[in-house]
Amino acid sequence: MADDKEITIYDIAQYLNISATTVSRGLKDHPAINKNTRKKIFEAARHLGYRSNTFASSLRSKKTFTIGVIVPRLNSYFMSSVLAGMEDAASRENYNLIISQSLENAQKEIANAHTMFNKRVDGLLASLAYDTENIAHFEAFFKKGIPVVFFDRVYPHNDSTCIVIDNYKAAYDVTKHLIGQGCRRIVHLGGNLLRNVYADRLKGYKQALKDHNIPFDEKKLLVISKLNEEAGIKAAEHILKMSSRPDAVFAANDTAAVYCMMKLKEAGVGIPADMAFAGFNNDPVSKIIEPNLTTVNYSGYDVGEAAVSSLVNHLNGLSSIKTTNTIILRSDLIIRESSLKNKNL
Amino acid sequence: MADDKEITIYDIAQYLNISATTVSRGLKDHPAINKNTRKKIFEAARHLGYRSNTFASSLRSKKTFTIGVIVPRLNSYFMSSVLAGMEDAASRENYNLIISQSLENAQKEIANAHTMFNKRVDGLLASLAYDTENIAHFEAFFKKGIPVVFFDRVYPHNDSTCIVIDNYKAAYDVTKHLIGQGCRRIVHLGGNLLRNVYADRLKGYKQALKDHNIPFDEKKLLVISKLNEEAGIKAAEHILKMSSRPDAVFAANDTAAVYCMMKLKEAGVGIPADMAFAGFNNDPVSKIIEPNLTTVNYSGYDVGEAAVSSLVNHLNGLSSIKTTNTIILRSDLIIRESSLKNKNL
DNA sequence: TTGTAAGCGTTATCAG
DNA sequence: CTGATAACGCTTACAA
Repeated sequence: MADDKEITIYDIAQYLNISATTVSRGLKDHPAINKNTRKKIFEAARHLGYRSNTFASSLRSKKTFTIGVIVPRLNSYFMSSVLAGMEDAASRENYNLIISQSLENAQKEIANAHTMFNKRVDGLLASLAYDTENIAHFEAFFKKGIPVVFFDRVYPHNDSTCIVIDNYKAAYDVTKHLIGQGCRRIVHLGGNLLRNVYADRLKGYKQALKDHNIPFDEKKLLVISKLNEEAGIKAAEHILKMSSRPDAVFAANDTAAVYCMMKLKEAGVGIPADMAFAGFNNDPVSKIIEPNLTTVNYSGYDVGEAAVSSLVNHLNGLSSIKTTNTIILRSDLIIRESSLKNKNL
Repeated sequence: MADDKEITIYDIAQYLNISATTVSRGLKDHPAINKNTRKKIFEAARHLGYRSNTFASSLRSKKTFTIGVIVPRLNSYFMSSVLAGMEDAASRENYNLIISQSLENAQKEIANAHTMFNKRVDGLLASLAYDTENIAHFEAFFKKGIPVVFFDRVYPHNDSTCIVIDNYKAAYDVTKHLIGQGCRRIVHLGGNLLRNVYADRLKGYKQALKDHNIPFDEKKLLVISKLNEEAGIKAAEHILKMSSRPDAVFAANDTAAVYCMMKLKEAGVGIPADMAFAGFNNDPVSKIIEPNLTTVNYSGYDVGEAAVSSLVNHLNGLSSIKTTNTIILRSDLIIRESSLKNKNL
């Protein structure tokens, strides 16, 4: 514990016989500073082993260079890609990330929002928990003019930007594709309709049915769940018990799709011959399961990057949070064998 | 931007006609404070909409309640489980996490370490990049007595704790299991031997061969790579070209194992009949691929939790970083079909 | 281009 | 149990 005393800008100032103000300016490339003194300051700083004190700086400048992130869960492929994109973009802009997870629980999300507020993050990025009903817990941010960007699981709000994909269209396309393969009884495994992603996917599914004159059989063909491993398996059991079996399953995520598929295969259901399958997210498992899973690809990395860029732009005053309300990123239908009844599409 | 002025402890003090000192104490459960005044202070704080200023506090107290985390990549199932465990444990202890990734690049890791140092984290958790050669970039932490805990990809050092599993033993057990299934020519897909995890797994593999009087054919049966999707496919191509084919593959991670397996299956290799397979990590894909992949399970969540607990203990002075040098967590061999040549094990 | 001086909101010290 | 006062290290008017 050789706790040699911390070096401050005053030590540098004294060492060079200049004022602390000049040192402070020199250290952060202030325009009105002599190139030579600037150089000297940096040399002295290195020589003396100076490190800046972000607290003193934040205290004075009221800026923290920290972005808060609230996600439902850290351990999914999609979310970790999002975080990777965020971290990349943030570090390019010299921001740090404080990350917390709500564990899909609205109460914990509220607590996290409070912590972030107290930590005085410069801005907040949030993707909502499974059962969050409203966004009153972000009100404090809006009031203070702290920008909030929602991504993926968003909540439209006048004072914040949303980063999403066109879930409606993506789901429409999936369903249309299945119909094109001759499917007529398509089960939809959906998530909580409070969340835009699941509500929009359901809407897309319904609209595609409608446009092809297929009735929407809510009672039998719609299964709402948490879309995890267990839910996928349960859905399969449900399907196996149905009096007249469906000819396709469209799940709102790949995890549910994959586990449902495994269970059905075990029970001897032929895929795609007896039942076509499609998922959502292009998770790594979708390329591993056999037959490979038809799914919707969209880049978590891009979502994360876009969220940070958008936030940082607001922070730099480059764009008002009021003008940019929604950013829609690209997504693609990836057709794989699990849905190809008709080999020559 | 209704930037109503921030409330400080002075405002509370004035409001209650007491001193700011007392307010400060009241707010943090100082023992020598009247229960009643304490209650009043909390009420006033809520009433006035006070939020503590962590910067002022950190500036004065020299404690930040922030833990820095440096990981190779955020987007792997294992690492996101680790982070989930860390976040849970940290939030229980009122610490926040600042997370950064090295992208498997030593230079970026060095930069990350500097940032963390400048951000004055109370402690650091690190898992090393693929090609990090030494840990000179953590020297500043050691010198200042800032605790550093390495996890998974560690670097033994007197002043820091390591959280690991027994990679040697786990790999030994995998190899022994394959040998028990009758395999004699076992390819090992390994990683950079600079990293303990890969070096130890290789050692375990070699020792198991030795103990069963099987020669170690380094030239033909050892493939070192980055163990990603591409590497798995390349390894398969390599294997297909071999004059005398191996009868098993033991990969140091599941990703490489799975993609290698897929490619070999495509080429008509029967698994496990022609070639048995084993991986490492128990990634979700290992349960999806057919046949299911034999692998080594260990909990990323537990690793993350242990790392934070250990760090926080040091910070609280409950244990010296010198005494606890290494914590070894549990791991298990999970035998699945990919290695069962011999159905009755 | 540089310097002076005040203050950001807390906590440590010393005193009662 | 409570209070006065002085830091903590930096930035920012204002001045020169």
